[in-house]
Amino acid sequence: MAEHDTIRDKIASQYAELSDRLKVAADYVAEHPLDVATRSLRSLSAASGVSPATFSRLARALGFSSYEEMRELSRRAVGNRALSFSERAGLLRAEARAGGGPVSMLERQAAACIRNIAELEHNTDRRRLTQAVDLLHAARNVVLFGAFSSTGVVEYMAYLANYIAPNWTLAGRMGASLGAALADLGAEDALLVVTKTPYARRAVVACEMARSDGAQVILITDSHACPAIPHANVHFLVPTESPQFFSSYAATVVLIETIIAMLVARSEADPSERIRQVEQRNRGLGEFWPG
Amino acid sequence: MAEHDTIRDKIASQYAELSDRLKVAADYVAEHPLDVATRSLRSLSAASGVSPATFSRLARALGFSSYEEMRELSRRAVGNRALSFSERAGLLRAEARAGGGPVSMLERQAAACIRNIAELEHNTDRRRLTQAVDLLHAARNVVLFGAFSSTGVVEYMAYLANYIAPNWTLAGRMGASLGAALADLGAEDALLVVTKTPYARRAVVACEMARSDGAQVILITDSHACPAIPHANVHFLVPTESPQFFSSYAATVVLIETIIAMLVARSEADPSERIRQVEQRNRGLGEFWPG
DNA sequence: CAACAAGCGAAACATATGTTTCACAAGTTG
DNA sequence: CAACTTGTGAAACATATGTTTCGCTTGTTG
Repeated sequence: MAEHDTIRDKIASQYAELSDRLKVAADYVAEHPLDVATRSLRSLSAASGVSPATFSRLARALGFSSYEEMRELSRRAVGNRALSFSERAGLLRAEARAGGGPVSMLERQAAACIRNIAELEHNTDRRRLTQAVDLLHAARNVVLFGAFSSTGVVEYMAYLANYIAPNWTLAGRMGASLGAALADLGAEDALLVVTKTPYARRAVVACEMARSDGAQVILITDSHACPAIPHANVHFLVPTESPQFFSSYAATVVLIETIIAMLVARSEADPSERIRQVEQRNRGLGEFWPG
Repeated sequence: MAEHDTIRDKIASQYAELSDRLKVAADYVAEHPLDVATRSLRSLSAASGVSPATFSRLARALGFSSYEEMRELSRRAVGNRALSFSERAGLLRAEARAGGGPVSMLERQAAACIRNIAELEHNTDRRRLTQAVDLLHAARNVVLFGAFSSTGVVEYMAYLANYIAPNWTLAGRMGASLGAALADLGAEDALLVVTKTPYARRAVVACEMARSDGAQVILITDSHACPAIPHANVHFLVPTESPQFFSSYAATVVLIETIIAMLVARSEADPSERIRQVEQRNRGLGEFWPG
């Protein structure tokens, strides 16, 4: 970690060492690189409520020899961004032409994911989304299930849901019986399944069983060929295109986050209260780093 | 053309009226808006070979009441360009149009995630990415850890990794001892931690312990304020902006997928063989729906 | 050629800027 | 409690900045 190319990096690497006031100043610098590059120190001071001296000291604390040197780095930060339109396109082409190879993996993956998300946004039927949220909102109990690669995102969804609804359960967790969770499902309940190619047998069967028990089934999958679709009340097809051997879950995460967000908006109870409570308790247990 | 929004417009509309010397100055201003916004008048003078007085006069000649006013317009020019790379995603416009109209939650969330991914792509240092992949590739054992909201994505990463490397372990799984996993860490091993605000104490401590045992620590987090950064060999700051109460993991997923993809590219063994084997076995166990 | 106007840079000017000093407050140590 | 350390903002400081003045040059007009 000898090299630091951006102010943010420099700030990040020294942040822990800074005093309280310097941290406030550092936060401001990190969040307003354009203003740092552009306005005077005293303007920043006025805008941020931190004294000029503190900014001056911050520069030293970060290892710069003067405030001007820190500003120079900020200049570069906004300068790079300013390049992005025309010049960056040129650079990209040059880079691609250079050896066919070295267009960075990150670039490829990011581009693919952005396309997927844009496609998701474009293709998803809003009424169906509303319908799914209605079902989840009305359900007595909601059971979540995902296997193999989908385990992680479903767990993420369950985590988010716990902040707003106590009646959500993650099924098939740590080898626990999926059957047990399904057995309790009735007409007033909902099952939400995420499954991608190749489709887990258990995911398909879970949908089938839940549906035959009269429960509401919501399915998130990657293709119209998914065998669980016939058993779902509502299903979503999420683009998963990726340059890699595995398919990308980025768009799926977006969909999941959107569903949770819509649930929050729907629920009459203020979620921030429950969030506060949960976090308060975690804090009390010493689970969180004191910030 | 009563209104002129950009310096270029303003210059274009007055250019014919300008004297020779003022034209030179105007040319320079038009071609270097970033420098105008960023450097001092005298620096410009030195760089362009035009006297300070001329720039000052130019501002008046263009209808500004002072040089500072002209600079303000330049500021805005580079500020807009800084935004424009996310505009390439296109969705921003939809969001902007939303002067209060019913823009769907999906639209908002998708736009935010695309911005985050674009920012990640732009801000991430490629060398650092390579460095992280090198560490993971060279490690004898790799331990993954994530708590609370990060549990899911880390699990996802572990799942992907199992296709290409048998020496990756998910720590703290199902209540199993995190300490046990850390105890085995030595200088030849690596720990990869994902943690977001509020930071799990265990995540921070895990980094600290691993580092003091000489292990390589790779950290994925959301802010320079993360207390684990000082204990990491390599860290990544992932944008998590979101219109919701919770932060988005979409960009984090992209980063994780990219790291895995780079590992695949690095490994000499053909991953498809192992993938085929794993899937074959799962198929044999009847885990997959026959497709 | 003289008279004049226009444009320019050097330098003088008032002012804003970044830095440093200083005194004070809060916390720690002996 | 005293001595000391640390962190802070107000203010003093030297300096850099943008503007204006002034004299010079160049080109035009009568």
